[in-house]
Amino acid sequence: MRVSRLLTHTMRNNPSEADTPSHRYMLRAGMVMQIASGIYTYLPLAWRSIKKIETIIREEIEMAGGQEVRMPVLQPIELWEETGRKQAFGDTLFSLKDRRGRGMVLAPTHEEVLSQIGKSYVQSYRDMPLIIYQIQTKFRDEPRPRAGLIRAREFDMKDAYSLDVNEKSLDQNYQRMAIAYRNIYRRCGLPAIMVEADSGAIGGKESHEFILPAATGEDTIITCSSCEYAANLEKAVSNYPTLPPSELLLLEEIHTPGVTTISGLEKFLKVDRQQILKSILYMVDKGIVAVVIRGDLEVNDVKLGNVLMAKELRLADSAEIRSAGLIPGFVSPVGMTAIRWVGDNSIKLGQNYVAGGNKADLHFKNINWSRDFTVDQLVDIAEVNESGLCVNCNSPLQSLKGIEVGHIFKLGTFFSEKLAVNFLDQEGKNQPVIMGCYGIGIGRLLAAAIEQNHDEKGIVFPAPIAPYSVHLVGLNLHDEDVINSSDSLYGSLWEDGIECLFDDRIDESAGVKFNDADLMGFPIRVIVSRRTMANGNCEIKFRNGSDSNTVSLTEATAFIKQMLATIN
RNA sequence: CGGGGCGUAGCGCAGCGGUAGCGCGCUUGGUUUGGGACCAAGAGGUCGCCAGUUCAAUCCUGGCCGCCCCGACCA
Repeated sequence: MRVSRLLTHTMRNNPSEADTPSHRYMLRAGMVMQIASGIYTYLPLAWRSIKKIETIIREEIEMAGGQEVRMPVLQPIELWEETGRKQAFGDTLFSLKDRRGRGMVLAPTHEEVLSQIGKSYVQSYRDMPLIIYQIQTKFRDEPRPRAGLIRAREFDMKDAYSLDVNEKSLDQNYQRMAIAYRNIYRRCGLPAIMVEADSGAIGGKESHEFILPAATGEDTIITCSSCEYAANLEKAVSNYPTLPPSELLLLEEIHTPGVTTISGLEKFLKVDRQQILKSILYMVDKGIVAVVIRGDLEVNDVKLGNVLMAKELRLADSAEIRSAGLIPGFVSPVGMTAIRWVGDNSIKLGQNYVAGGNKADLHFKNINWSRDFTVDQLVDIAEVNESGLCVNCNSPLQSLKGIEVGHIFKLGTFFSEKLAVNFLDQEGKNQPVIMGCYGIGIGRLLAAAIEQNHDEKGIVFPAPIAPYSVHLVGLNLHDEDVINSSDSLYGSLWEDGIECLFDDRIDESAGVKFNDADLMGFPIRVIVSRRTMANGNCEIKFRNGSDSNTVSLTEATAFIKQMLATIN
């Protein structure tokens, strides 16, 4: 393609609606165009990248045994009522009516229809294992679309589903997909990290996310500095540095006028926050639940919600706390058996704690687990932080922001039981199919790649997913010789299968062309100008390198091929 | 849905009672051409929508719609 013919042109100003790097650069480079919140047109440059990502995905999923299908986006709502997911998705589900008034949805994912396929075509244990996949547009009326393609309402996803006769076979398919995922990210040039993940509402067992580290990421993950342990913050567990045990001292009351916070207590009593027990009140599905945790730790709401099997969970306000007979700022489990208490494991890791006195302006000193209080449930609900130690090898943990670019999931029989997707086993008994599902957001993967690979001038594309491999810049194009030479180099690159964008604009200054090339960020830049032409040469450099090579025009194509071989 | 911000030319912004301006981009002509050139002449706007106040509304008031950011959700 020639820049003079390329649809759209670059923007010099940052569009005000974008403040995430990938969103900004994709708009400025003319890759995408917004139509409504979370809804985008892919322009030619983005679409070329998308197609490359899709090709890599198809190759790897096929290698793992996947078979491609194409399921409808438009689906009858009854299917979603049967599985209860109409409720589960709630307002996120785009729904509409057909001319006869029949309820329809624009599918946010495809387990229901996939199950219909399973129902019709899987009858015997001999029909499995299976991996079925598609690349299809999904619709989710997100509460808040954000950051361009990172979180859109209409987006393309590769979704795969495994069907197996038993857990062991599911494990094998799951493993195959995990390997395929690792290959996909590696081939896209993206170092995604596989982490243990929360399995969410659909009571699945095992689940992993693939996270691409990026400052603007929505997710936080915890990784071990020395072993393979890695988990989403919502799932992560850790050990804590052990405190030296001390003798249990006698419980004391202390007058603490107006001291209602952990930091306040630290200063007032000159104790470390590890010596304090923190009590927090939650409203859980309209009932109050009290939580107690060591003062240096925070409660992770997702972990707490999972323990309580809660649908809705939020902090209680001070009126709700008072109406439960508690005084905000002075709450503790000591003598407070009337309400439900959930304790974090950390409360057993020390002795002689400071805790609320359950009266205004009063705290207790030397509180000890079991002697002075108990809880209804003692569980792990602490949010892991960098002071934690790895549960596998006791090494320090690190926390890291990233973008979720893939999620794999053991579904079990959630759908097969609801939709009666059964098969006959070897004994002739009817069994529900064991399912798994595996997703990659394609547009998000592109955005995440840019999020991770850019500088102050623009995108720095990983070679395998760049719209073009080579950005050929012609300068001094009033000169017939330069036109002819750059034009023939352009032709010979394509003849050798090297995808090239040719900046053939005659009236644009060199600076404009260089800046546009930096913005679009293809891996290799080639310059042909009157100056290089004097010796029959061109200049070749990497987008992200400063060294420029002077190469004769006749050898340029071979030279570029070699360069590409080093980065693809 | 809660909190915050913003809707004026393709993009970025100014104007704030008297019907609109700047920079970039765009068009034409000319001079330029190795890191966002210059001169000249142009094109381009129901000032988000609907009511109200006023002799007069882009500007004031109210409502609605849209977009962005922070929180609960996810590929």
